[in-house]
Amino acid sequence: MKLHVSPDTFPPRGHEAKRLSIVDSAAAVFCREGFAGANIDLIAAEAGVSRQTIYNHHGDKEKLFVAVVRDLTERCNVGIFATIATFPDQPKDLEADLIGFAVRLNQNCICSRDGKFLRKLIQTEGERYPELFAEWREQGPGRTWPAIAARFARLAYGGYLAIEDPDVAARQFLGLVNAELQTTFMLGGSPREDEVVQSATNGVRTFLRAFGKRRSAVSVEKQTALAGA
Amino acid sequence: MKLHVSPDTFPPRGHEAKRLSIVDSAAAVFCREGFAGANIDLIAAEAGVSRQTIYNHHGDKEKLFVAVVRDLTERCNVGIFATIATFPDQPKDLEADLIGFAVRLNQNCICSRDGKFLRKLIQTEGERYPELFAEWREQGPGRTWPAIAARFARLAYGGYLAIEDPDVAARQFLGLVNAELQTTFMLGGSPREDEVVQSATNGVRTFLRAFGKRRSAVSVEKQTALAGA
DNA sequence: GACGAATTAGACAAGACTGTCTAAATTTGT
DNA sequence: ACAAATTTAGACAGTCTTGTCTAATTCGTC
Repeated sequence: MKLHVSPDTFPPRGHEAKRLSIVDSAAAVFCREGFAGANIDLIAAEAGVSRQTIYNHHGDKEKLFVAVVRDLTERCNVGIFATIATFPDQPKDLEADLIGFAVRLNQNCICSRDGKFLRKLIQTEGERYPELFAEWREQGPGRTWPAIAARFARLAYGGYLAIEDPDVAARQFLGLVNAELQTTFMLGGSPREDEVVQSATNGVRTFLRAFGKRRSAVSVEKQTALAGA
Repeated sequence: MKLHVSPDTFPPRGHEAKRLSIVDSAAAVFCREGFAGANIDLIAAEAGVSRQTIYNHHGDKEKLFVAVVRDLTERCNVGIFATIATFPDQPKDLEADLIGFAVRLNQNCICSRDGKFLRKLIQTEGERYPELFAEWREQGPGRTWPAIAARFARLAYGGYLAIEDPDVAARQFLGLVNAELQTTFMLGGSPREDEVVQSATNGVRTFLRAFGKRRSAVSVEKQTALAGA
């Protein structure tokens, strides 16, 4: 708004810090108590600010909620794309590398604080804010799934996997890798590290039993024929 | 309470019907609005009873909530075990039969009204009522998973599948079969029938690529045609 | 038709929460 | 150190909700 001197940070420095603190606390309280049960006074107390400051920053409860979801979606996307960047394009040990990727995806994106919060808000309030979560769907899954599928397609093109539909394979990969964590996710808990590794290991092994190439060298000509289909 | 004449139905006939109606409406409202946001007057209106009747039947809001979860858990269990009873123990066409089972499981248990409600209540309130949902965990997954795993074990013993750990295989089966429905589930929506069938078909095909026996199974030609592509 | 139990509508007190307002205190940039 | 902007604590009105109470009404059964 005010931009007479410093083009870097128009508002005072503590301002943005407080905004962050508010959104963080709000995310936690909205998740714990639900939108209706969330108490602005409690959010203020957890954020270490006064209630009035929350109203100064965000207007009202509903706008605060929207800000929380937007923030979480963006932060999660950053995490997911950072993790996708570690996808093993030229694996030395396909099984081990895919397990590693699956574990990173779980730990950094799905079981992270932001990931858990976003997931729960989607589950609990998704039906009440159709347009907001339609936006999430575009920005989130709409962008990340194609990115993951593209990596699997590349792996297939490189002769490491025999998959027909990379989109299906990508979703099945995640389904397998999280197969043993569903109950924990449902109750909102965080699985222990060894559970994540266990589930990922079992999932990747099954995935490779279905899509892995026996001990093939790179038979690119057959691959290209498949990739086009 | 009063049992002077008829040993069959002590309270009048309409009594139990109202109780049912209350629990049904309460389930819907608790799901839509969350526990804190659920309004007793609204539940009463949807159930077509007066607010006082709800208090007569259930005491207070929290007891009503517990009654809802117990009822839903029990009803869902009945549905799940009925569906498990249709598991193909001696399949003519393994792929088609497993797809059929997966679709039934989805339609009758996971996407049913009760299934959706119970899942959402677990997701939204699971952390607030640890002991209640610990009970659910025992009565629900604790009983149904072993039953499903036992069926897969039998299929393996019969020579139809090559699986090492039936528990892992059972969970992976469901993970695969629902792989393409996750986003819809997350937002609380119901997938269309054709989406369920599509996801089940893709899931079962991958499952059989991993665990199916090449030779001994009946529909080998269909397998190889599809899998070999 | 009559009796007893269940149900209903509505009023009600007590408490909780949102969002606004004000005046004082604190922080920030210069 | 000064001036502007921000933050704070607290009071406040208005609204909503739960759970209770009462008196009238309806329902099921004999």
